[in-house]
Amino acid sequence: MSKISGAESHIMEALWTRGPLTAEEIVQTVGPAQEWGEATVKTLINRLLKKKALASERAAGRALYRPIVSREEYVTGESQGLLDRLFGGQIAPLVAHYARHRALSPDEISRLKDLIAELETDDE
Amino acid sequence: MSKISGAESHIMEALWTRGPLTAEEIVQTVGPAQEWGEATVKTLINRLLKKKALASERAAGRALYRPIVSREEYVTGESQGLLDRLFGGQIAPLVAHYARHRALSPDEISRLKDLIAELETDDE
DNA sequence: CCCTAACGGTTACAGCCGTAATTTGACGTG
DNA sequence: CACGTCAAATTACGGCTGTAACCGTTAGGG
Repeated sequence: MSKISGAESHIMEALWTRGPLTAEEIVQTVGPAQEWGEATVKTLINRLLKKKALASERAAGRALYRPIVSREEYVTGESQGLLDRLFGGQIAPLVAHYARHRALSPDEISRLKDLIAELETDDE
Repeated sequence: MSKISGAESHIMEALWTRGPLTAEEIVQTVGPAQEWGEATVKTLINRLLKKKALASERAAGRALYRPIVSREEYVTGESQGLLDRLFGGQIAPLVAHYARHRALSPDEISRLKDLIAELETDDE
């Protein structure tokens, strides 16, 4: 349960978005984008198996890999860590920082506003 | 210019918040919190020197360490990567995710709202 | 001035990460 | 049934990270 590393996360993304895949399919999907050889992808799959982030089941002679860790869990872990470490666990400072460094499009702003409004009514 | 690691970041935080410090002061500040011995802190300081994240100047016989990398730069690097990797570079999904997993206090919500309002008027 | 204690820098070492080659094991074919 | 083939797992290896001991140099007390 160590922690999914940067390289490993690309394998997970493939499985999260495309569902259970064979090794071959994973290689096809993520290999070219990352410029990884087949061997590298295999290694990452096995590391993820060892970390219990994936399970392999054997179907029609081939191994099929499926995520055990959900993307939701992963995203939560990553972003919570960052929030806590850098912004005192509060989201407003993060948004402020983001706004200072990347222009928020009017569209993004309005989506944020809607979201906030929703949270407000939800909450009381 | 490699990249400031997790352990190293605690040293940086001490310097960012307290200003230039001697090794002794860094040890006092961050050692107990992280349960690190003096030697460990020394190592981290030297790694940061090698990475050009810190500079040391010699004042009154003692070495004073000061950050070269600003906290702003560091925070930007860290959070930009996460936003891009996990939320397609957009902040609204992050806020939504956060809201789903940690209750936003009414106070946080109102701070967000104020922030958004400010961004809106700024923008046009 | 010299000696020693403290300080700062160097070395150490195991585990993880990125990248990959090599070996093992199962499966079909002659 | 032996053999080759192809996929899966094991091994490799250099660099970084976390954790720390050790050593050379410098500064202050005698």
